Amino acid sequence: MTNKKDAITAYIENHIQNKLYSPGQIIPSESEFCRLFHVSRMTVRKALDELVAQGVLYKEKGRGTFVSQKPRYASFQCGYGFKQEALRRGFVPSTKAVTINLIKADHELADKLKVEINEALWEVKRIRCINDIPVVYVHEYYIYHQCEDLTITIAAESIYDHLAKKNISFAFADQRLEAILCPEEIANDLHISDKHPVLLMSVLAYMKNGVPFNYGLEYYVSDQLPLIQSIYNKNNGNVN
Amino acid sequence: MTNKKDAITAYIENHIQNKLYSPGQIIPSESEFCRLFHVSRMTVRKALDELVAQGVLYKEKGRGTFVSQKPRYASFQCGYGFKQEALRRGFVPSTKAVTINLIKADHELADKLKVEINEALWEVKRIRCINDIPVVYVHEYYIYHQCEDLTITIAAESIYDHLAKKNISFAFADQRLEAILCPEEIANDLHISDKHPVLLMSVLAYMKNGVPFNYGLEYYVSDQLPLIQSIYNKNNGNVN
DNA sequence: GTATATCACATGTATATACATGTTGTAAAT
DNA sequence: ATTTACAACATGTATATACATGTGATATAC
Repeated sequence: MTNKKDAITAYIENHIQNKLYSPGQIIPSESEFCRLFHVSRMTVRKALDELVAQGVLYKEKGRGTFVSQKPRYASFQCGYGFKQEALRRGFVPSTKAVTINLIKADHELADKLKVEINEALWEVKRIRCINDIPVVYVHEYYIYHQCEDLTITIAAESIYDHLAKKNISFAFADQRLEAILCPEEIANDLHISDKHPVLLMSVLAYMKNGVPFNYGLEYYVSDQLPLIQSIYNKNNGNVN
Repeated sequence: MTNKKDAITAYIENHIQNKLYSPGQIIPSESEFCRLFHVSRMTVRKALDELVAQGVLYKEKGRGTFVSQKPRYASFQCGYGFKQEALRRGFVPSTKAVTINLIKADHELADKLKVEINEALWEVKRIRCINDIPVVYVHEYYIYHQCEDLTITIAAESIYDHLAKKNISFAFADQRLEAILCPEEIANDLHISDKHPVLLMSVLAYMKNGVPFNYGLEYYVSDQLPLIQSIYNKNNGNVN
């Protein structure tokens, strides 16, 4: 059995999905949900707050709680691992031309991953495909002692899934975005010309304790796979 | 006087800033904060949850609450309006070559902004500079009836600030990212060649009720101003 | 010495309650 | 007819309490 709070969020999300609650429509008040689920108001509020934080609902003090009119794109949003994200969107992900190498951290890598210089790292190069079309060239690094049993087979599937079994998982990440002309040696692998612009995303991924575990350079053929992101305002539309 | 909750978040943030709490360090337990501030535990938890959601703190069940080791970049993060964001980062923002035009919504714009075809829109073109170097060419649209008094002077400052006075403000946005070669007519204005790759960000900004109010195409000279974003995992590093 | 049980303490979830504050429609006063 | 006051109801903030669950150190049993 799951949480009472999660039962309420699931109920509301289902109602929205099944169009029983429509965008812009007011939903039952907090007290009504209390009666509906036989729970206290604080539990209802926790459930609602979660959906407000996701942008699914919004509240107006003194009036009520409403369904947002935000349209949902069926496109790609990075950050949660390539494979999971592709599957979630209904695409077929695959990985080609995997190489893994043991290297020693140079100054830059040691600085990014917060390890000692010369510490052992996995250097992984992968070409990620969507429906067999190469869309991303990934050149990334993992800390060896966190993942000593890495193999090409694992790298061809999902390193994030593998690390999750060791309790190493992505909590947040910093992304740096640039547009560049595709480097020659990468252009070949992506089946594009080296005059082609690509989106270079440098990602530094952290565990929830803030310790980095993965640094990577991702070259997106963005006309094949436009990146779509949603951002939320912390102070949700409040003016001083 | 402010909230009790906000007093606690401010206290913790100050302690981190003044290095009284260091990254990785455990902070006082929830009960200790109760005694410290003479508040209930739920109030403390609300304050902590807010900082956890921001990635400032992280919790471990049964152990305690800790300061994240996340390094803070002093770079640019889009989404909250160009001017505010630049000022927050300590840059000097300015705007050049502003044009504003009244136009009628074509099919595409009407679809994006969820208005009728032929509805009046402001078309705004701006060149945004950081320290007098052109970094972004912005080509965007606002709904006329939401901002009838728009002027070039306002557009040269901050349209977002102006709209905030009318209670129109950014709550969330969808961003689409692509790398392209800079279109010729824009390259001149940005002082770059038309063979230069630029980062094209298409932004659709919504009010908190989910109604769109601003659609824009932003051409970033990303080697002048790399975009940096932070993303958080919703299920914060929990494995099933 | 090495397991095992237990206890203190941490966060997680949930309840019941109170009052503050913003919104809206209705009824009374002008 | 218009304004004003108020009541009903919405969300916002805060308290006090209870029990569940995970962690780690200590004391006990073997």
